[in-house]
Amino acid sequence: MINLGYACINTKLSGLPKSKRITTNRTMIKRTFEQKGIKYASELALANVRDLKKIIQWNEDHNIKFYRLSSEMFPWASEYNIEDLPDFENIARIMGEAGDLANKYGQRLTTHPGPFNKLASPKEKVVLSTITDLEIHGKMLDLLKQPRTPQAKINIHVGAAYGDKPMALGNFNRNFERLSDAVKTRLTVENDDKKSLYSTHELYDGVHKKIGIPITFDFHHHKFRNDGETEEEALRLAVSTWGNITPVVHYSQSRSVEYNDPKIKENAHSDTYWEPVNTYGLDLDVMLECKGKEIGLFKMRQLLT
DNA sequence: CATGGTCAAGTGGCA
DNA sequence: TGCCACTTGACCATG
Repeated sequence: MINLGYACINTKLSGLPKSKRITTNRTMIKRTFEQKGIKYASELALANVRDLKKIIQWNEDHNIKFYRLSSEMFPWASEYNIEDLPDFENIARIMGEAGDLANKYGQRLTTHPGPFNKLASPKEKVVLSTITDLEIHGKMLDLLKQPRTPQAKINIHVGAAYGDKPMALGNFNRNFERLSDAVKTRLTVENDDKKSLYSTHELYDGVHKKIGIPITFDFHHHKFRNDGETEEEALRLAVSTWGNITPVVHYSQSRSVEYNDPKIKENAHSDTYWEPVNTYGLDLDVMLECKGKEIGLFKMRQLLT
């Protein structure tokens, strides 16, 4: 079975007139945060989590059972404890309700913290801010009553080599132990899209074998970084790391192909799809990373029929 | 050598 | 209403 999901933004709901706009991405620039502080952060977060409930309902109404949560639900969350937000009680209650709703509908909720998360960095400061960000994601999923398993994954890249992959992988695996259970139980790693970084096979040997976390296979990234193994081989290797949890894979197509424009980088994501994902008959949850979000999902449904 | 774009993901804030 | 700046890391292509 192929279960399709989309990431963070519902273009239809976020495109509504401003007064009716439904989004979980309300944030602010640094200057505003310095002026208005956590009181305003609290207001934005409250509006965001209210809208999360609406998005979960919308997804159900459109038979979508897989959704990636925004990492921006709490603006500037690295600068405060979310429990200290003036509206925290309300926020926590609404998140509980949102989680109940998703659980009732059998929807899978996952996260993908941003590219600034570098657990392999030799710089302690970078590792500390990474831990902070990951812990926010763990707390978010706890508040949403999501399982402490990769079912509700927190997916990141190793994402850097520093000219010394064994060193970087060692850092990654060692720093993993510094995370709380809320994060460790959910963490997954994704294959990179750069020649100098990590293939599925390298993650299997360098991370999965060492600390046991599953590998999220990204079809698009595999085209740019592989060890000569076929897509199917890499996919099956990643799938083997998930145990009894349905594996997540990422699927996107090239924007430069879509626009027939060589100036656009090959690894940039397309707006929509023109080729169906090939899951090789495996039972997978496919996260669609096109810019067109739920519109791309509907297109993929057509392509698969 | 410096800049901009990519991953993630567009949005806020002001002219 | 348009458009530019915007927290964070690291890497790579282009000028």
